[in-house]
Order: sequence, then C-alpha cells, then structure tokens
Amino acid sequence: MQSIRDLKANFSGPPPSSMAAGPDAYLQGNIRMTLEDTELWKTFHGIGTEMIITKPGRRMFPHCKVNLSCLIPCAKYILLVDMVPEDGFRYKWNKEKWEVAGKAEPQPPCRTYLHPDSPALGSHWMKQSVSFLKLKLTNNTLDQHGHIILHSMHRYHPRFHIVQADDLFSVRWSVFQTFTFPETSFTAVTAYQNTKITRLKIDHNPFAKGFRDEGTTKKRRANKNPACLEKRAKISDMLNRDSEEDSPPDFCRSSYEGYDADEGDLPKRKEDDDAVKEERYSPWAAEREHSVRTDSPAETDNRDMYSTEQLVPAPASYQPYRFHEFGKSPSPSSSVGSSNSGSGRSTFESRVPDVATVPDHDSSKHRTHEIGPSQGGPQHLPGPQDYTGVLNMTMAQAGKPGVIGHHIYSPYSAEQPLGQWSGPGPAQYPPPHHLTTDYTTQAVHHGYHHGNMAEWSQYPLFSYSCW
DNA sequence: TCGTCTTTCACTTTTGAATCGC
DNA sequence: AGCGATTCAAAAGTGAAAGACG
Repeated sequence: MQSIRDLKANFSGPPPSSMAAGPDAYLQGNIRMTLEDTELWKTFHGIGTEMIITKPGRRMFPHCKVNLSCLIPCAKYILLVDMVPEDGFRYKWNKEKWEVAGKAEPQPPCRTYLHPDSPALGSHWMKQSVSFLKLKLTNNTLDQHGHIILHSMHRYHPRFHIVQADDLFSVRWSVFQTFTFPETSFTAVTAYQNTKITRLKIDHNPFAKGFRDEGTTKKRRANKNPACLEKRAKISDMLNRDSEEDSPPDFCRSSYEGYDADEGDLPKRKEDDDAVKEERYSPWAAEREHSVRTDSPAETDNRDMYSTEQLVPAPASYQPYRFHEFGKSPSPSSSVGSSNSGSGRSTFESRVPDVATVPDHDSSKHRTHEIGPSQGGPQHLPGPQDYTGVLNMTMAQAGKPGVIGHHIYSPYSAEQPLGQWSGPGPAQYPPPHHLTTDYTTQAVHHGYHHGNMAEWSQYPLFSYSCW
C-alpha cells in the first residue's frame, strides 16, 4: 500500500478526480455523491436556511440525504458528516437580512456524525439514498449525546466524508473523499429569525403540519386562538408585500414567491426552479453587498466557498465545484491555508495526509491548544485537521487493551455510562473521559466491528479543531 | 436602569414506531 | 401469522418570559 505520505505529494494541487483516490482505492476518485431534495434545499438556501439548535438536540430540516454511486460494490465504506463554519463571524438578523455582528465564538468541540450503517458495502450505500435524518444539532457544549455542537447565529455547512474502510480502525489509513453542497449551508439559530424560513419549514416538514394554515388544523387553531391566526395573516401579508413591492433587491424573492404560489408542491416548482437563483436572491447577497466586512467570505461567490471541498464528480443534479480559489474556502483546512500563508492548500490535500499520518499523540493536549479561545481570537481560522478522532472511534473497543490514550467514549466499558463522549476538548469544555486502557491498532476486536456500529454514530470521530 | 437581542420553556399538534387484541 | 386499532415518545413551531449584554 502506498504510504499516505507519498500520497501527499499527489495532492499538492487540485487533484483530478482520478487522483482523489487513495491507495488501493483507485476508484474512490470516481465516487459520486448527489444531494437529494436539492430543489427543497435550494428553496431554503435562496431565502437563507436556518437550522434550529436546542439543548436536547434538534434534527435538521431539510435533512441531509445523499445518493452515492461509483463505489466498489464489494468494498466497505464509512460515511460521515461534520459541520464546518462558513466563516469566522457571528451574525444577527436585522431588518430582514443577516448582518455580520462580530467575530465568531471559539468553536465548540467538533463532532462528526457517523452514519449508523457504517461500515457497509458499497452496494449497500448505492442501493438507496443515504439519509442523515437522525443527525441532531445542539448548542449545548456539554452535550453527552453525541449531537453536533454548533453556535447560534453562526453559519455552517455540512460536509460529507466517505472513506473506504473495512472498519473504523482502518479509517485512519484511508483516504477521505469529502463532499459539500452549497445549498446546504445554513445559519444555526435558537429561534427562527426569518419568517419566510419558518413558513417554509411549516409547509414542508410533516411534523409541523399542525401549524399550516389549511385544513382542519387551521380551523382548530382559529377556534382556539384567533389572535394567532391574525398574526399569521399578518405574516402572510407581509410576505406577500415582500415579494410584490419592496422586496429588497438583496433579498430572495423568487424562490419563496414560487413557493407561496404553489404551496406544498415542490416538485411542480421544479420547473420554475430556474427562478431559484441562490446567488442572486440569497439574503446573504445583501451581506455581500452591504456588509462593511469586506473580508467576509460571504462576499465571495457562494460556489467558490465550497470549491476546495469538492472532489465531487459532476452529478446531474448538482455540479460540484472543483478546486479553485482555494484560499476562500471556509473549510477548516483550507482556511488554514489562507490564513497561514495564503498558500491555498486544498482541503483534500491537507486532509489526506492528516488522516493517515496522525501520530498517536495526546489529542486532548493538542486540542486544548488548538481550540482554546486564546488562539488568536474568534477569527482564527481552522487549524490543521486533526483526525485523531478517527482513532477515537476505533478506540471504541473500549475496554479492550490497546492503543492510543485518546479519550473516547466507550459504550462497552462498564466504567463509562452510555452517552459519555470523549472528544478531546478544549479547556473550557468538560474533560473527556479517560480510558484506562490504551490501544494499539492491533487491538482491533473484530467482533466489535461487526457489532452495532450505529452506536458509534453518536460519538465524535474527528477530534480535529475547526478553528 | 433601560432597551434590545437571544435563549429557554411550556404548550399544542402530528408523525411513526411499538404494542395489543382479534 | 397477519392486520388494524391504540398508545406513546419524539419532533415540530409558537409565544411569552427570562437572561445576557451594551
């Protein structure tokens, strides 16, 4: 097997898709990932997607659902998702648009969501769409449920990783392929700011059916609380006015208008989807135009922001953005490049070696160093990717003799109650549990790997710092 | 102290999985 | 064993109150 270090050289520049493959995985470079419900995502994105985050954790809506193809049917893959900050700013909703409100908070412990089916054969991943429905977002930095921790009023986008690996242990030796989709970026909030987003969510999320202004529910609500209906009418009226008259040029209108006109019939709107100009109508456009922050990534073309992430082949439904303008990517690794020296290393470039060559260091120590608020302030951009978390998950074997002294959650350890996670965290966060046992890669317990992988999906895989 | 912004919590409704009975 | 009805936990947004901050 080619050493990862050797591979590094291969990624000193934008790798052609064929090169995106790792050792023994030449096909990886051809992996295709397409986002499902892109129309819905684009509709939200056109307005400025917001995702509620709560202490107990909140699911995303729309939720991430992807299709994979060009995997090796008989090879095993692991699928992961993490959230990366779009930029180093905190935002506020002011007068119908988002504005920069200062520097971002120090990044909370970074967590990665492992798809419960992982690892699974390529054929398994390809036979149907892969849903991340159960992925939850929280603003609770003390969260012990493995939810992804985000800061409110900050912007993020999900990043999907697929790794060819027979088990979690071998992840560290594998090459990650990372995919991002511009339309999935969102602002984490504790309460919806944009009423249009609220409306969209209500009309598309089955669980929010009860709040729709139609059918029996409407009558019931009207009877119970006329004031509520009145308010809704107001909102509705406001929305209409928005789209009809003084809709600010910087504010999206087309997508929502179309939506309003044909409520709950998304597929039909597809025809009008050309109207969904994510760039042109996104509320973020306002920021790009009016924000005093000229250095805000928001000012760049949205597509560029993802370019460094893309190793994506070009799916019909979504054209990935390939490597260009590396330095502008909000992704941790690429940001590092731009912040450090402007070298503009691609995410992929940095990631590959990081994954495989990560030393068995004390990640908690490392972490404190990396994430701490002292790290040059909120604007400090993501540090080098530290994939020791991947090791952490392998640790899993909890309780098995072995390896690295990483702090990890161990569902198998009697000493550690389920729900304890172990992402090495910065000083301001609760100290991770320390396993009394160490691991070595040889300590892999095969039985474990074929056990309930789903349990691991709730625990941090990547302990790297995002900032 | 006051005002604004953000977060939290109780509430209502719907969904869907689990359970029970025929 | 299979099917339909029922139960209940989880998930959704609302709106008011509390908390944080300048």
